[in-house]
Amino acid sequence: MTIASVIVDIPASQTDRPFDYIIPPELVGIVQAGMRVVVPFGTRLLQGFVIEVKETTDMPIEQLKPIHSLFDVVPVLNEELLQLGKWLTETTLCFMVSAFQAMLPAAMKAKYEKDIRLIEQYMPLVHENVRALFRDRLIIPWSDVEKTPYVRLLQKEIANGHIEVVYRVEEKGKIKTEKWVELCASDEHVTHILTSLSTRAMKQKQILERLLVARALPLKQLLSETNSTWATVQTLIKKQLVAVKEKEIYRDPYANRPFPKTKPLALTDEQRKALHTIGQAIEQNVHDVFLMYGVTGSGKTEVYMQAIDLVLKKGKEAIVLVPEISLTPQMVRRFKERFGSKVAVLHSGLSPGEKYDEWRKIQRKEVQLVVGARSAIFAPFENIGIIIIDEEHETSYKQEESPRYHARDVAIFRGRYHRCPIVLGSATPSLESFARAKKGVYKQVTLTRRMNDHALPPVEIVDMREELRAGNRSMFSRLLFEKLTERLQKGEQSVLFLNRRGYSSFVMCRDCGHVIQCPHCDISLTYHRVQQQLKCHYCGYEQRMSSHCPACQSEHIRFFGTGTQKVEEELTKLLPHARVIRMDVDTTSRKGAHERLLNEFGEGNADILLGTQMIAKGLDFPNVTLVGVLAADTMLHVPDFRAAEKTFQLLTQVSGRAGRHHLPGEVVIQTYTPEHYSIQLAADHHFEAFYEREMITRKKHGYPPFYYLTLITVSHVDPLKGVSVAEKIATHVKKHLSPEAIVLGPVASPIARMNDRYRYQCMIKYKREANLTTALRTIVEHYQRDMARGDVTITIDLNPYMMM
DNA sequence: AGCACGCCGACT
DNA sequence: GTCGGCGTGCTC
Repeated sequence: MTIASVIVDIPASQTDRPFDYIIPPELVGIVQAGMRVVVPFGTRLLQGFVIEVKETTDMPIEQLKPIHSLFDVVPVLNEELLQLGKWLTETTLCFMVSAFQAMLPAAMKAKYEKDIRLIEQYMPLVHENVRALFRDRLIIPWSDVEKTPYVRLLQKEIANGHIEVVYRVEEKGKIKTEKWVELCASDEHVTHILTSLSTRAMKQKQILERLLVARALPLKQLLSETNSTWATVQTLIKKQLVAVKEKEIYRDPYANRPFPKTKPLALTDEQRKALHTIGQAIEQNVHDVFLMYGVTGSGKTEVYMQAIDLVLKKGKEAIVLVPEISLTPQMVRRFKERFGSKVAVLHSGLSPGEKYDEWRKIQRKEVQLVVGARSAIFAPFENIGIIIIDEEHETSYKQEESPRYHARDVAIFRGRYHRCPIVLGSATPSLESFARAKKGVYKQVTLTRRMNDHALPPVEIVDMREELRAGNRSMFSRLLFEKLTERLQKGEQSVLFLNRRGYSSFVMCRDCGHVIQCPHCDISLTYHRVQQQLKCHYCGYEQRMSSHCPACQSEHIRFFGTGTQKVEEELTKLLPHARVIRMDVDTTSRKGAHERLLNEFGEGNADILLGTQMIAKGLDFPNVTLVGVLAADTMLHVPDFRAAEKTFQLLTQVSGRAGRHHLPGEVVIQTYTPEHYSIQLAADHHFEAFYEREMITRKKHGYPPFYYLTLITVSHVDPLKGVSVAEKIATHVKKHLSPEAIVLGPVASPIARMNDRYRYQCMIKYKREANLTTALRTIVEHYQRDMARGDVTITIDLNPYMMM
């Protein structure tokens, strides 16, 4: 008997194990590990992943059900990805299905539908309302039934067997097809027919002549070219001269866009050395992890591209990860121009269908290179020659929902499997990576000089407290204002950077100091001017902006802080002639808006580009000579041990936008804490000094890279129950770990209430704990009952990046 | 996650 | 006496 081990599509600890099914004789030899199948599970049908095909089972064979049907013709997960899935479940404590699903595009998730079918022989027995419902059809989708008042009635008929429930499993995404018309008779035959065709059959003649040349054409194109109609084609089909076929097509957002081919650039000595080092690992198939530490503008991307060239020449494949935010059209274009149709691009700007299509191109080996955000690390290549992670310090490489993986770790897993090098590139490496490079775990390659040998721009720090003392209450310091004016006069461009949209644009009453908060979360609401609304960024709650303070009825209620919208307003007041482009989530939400705004700025249609995070990276405009950071310390005061690191990285990143070409640039950083080392050292462009300084802090407080962290968050509608569960967990963890491990808490989370649930967290600090994951698994299993009921939720994050 | 099964209170 | 509420356990 041939048996398949299947992981069913229910992410729950009770079902998080293989279930065995008989492979029906007609599918033996066809069903393989890594394929999706449809299986009966209890009373319903579910999608599942075959993880193994075997001859034996621990189950009594008569208790096994057969596989219902096949979902794939070819495995969607190869041997490596199956192993990777298993590894993900172990290292992130997620469910098997969640791991598998994370590796596939969302369009491939299963969609479950339920229909009801009236069994014909019972027609006379059922209630007349039911009979009326089934008058013109035997099968009714359950979703339609729910709209009728007969749900209860129908349930009864189901119970007594008059009506049957039919389950359907489908795929969410659709494969897009196009109708093509092709000749299906021999040329001679068609030519012969042409001569004998009635003179009135002009359209048929035209179509046949066109097809004799083109062989096959899309129906639409054929009809428009010959100005004929579907009826004519149908006639030809009847005569068996042509046939219509559905042809699979790709949705390609970059279609019909020219990408003029570029050639590799000449390298500097440093670049050549770096390429040589990496090239050796590529040549010799060794899995080394390189940390490519190169200042902004040192030409890391060119080294990546030439390394990729080496890989492709060997007939292997490459993956390039870039942070979501920097997947700007500029970056995409650079790769498309160099590698043409060999590239697939995967980023959040694509529709699910487009992502699905890009994925299929990869699976079919139609491309050799993938450029994409975090999840592109799962690209189903089979012969990887290099994996590059650009801006490796970016926190967006960590997924914040299950499976909570870090793309860097996945990359290293895959690199080990394929025996290929990994390149982590950054001007401001994460402390973890830099420490590993210093220890020799990673190999460091360094690019110290900028491509055109331009000096890094001078940075001036402005103390905003001084400004206030001097009577300047605006959000622009005198220095920044002066420099902006200067740029306007010279016709040069400026970039103004404001971190975190709406981070501080809360609404406060000036009379009583009341701040409007989300009724469900312990967080202030954010003011959105366009819609005149207050929104909660955590649970999505919205309310209208009120004109009176809810606490004291005062009318002196207004929004505080500096959202980009507010900066823009002030900017147009101060510099009425300046043309400003604002880029934030609000102005770039429409498809293609991001690219359009950048193009406008690039073409010189604006003087100032004002924006959030999204303009911090990857922008490269020759005419930009001034970069202003409006509030450098907004991220310094968040409850996160990485706050200083993030501030340093961001400031360095932003500064790098100025003076990249012939015109010299400068940077102005406004801050209320000018003495902070992360700001001082960023202004000095001194990463290594920052590293040394920050390492002291990390060591002192027992944070990474000196300790590993695991964050357990417990939430409950009842705060007392929440604490009690958290306490039990802490005790349990302490008991099962070594005395060296430090278990902190439970304490209330920085956001103590979210979505009406009270949140508590425990932090575990440790160096090496063999029993950690087992202990954590036990906890989850112990609370699965309560978790399933929704009373408690427990989330466990190994190596967290979000402390909230 | 659903769905069946089984045990209790409120009603024809 | 039955309908329907929810807690419990199982799904190859």
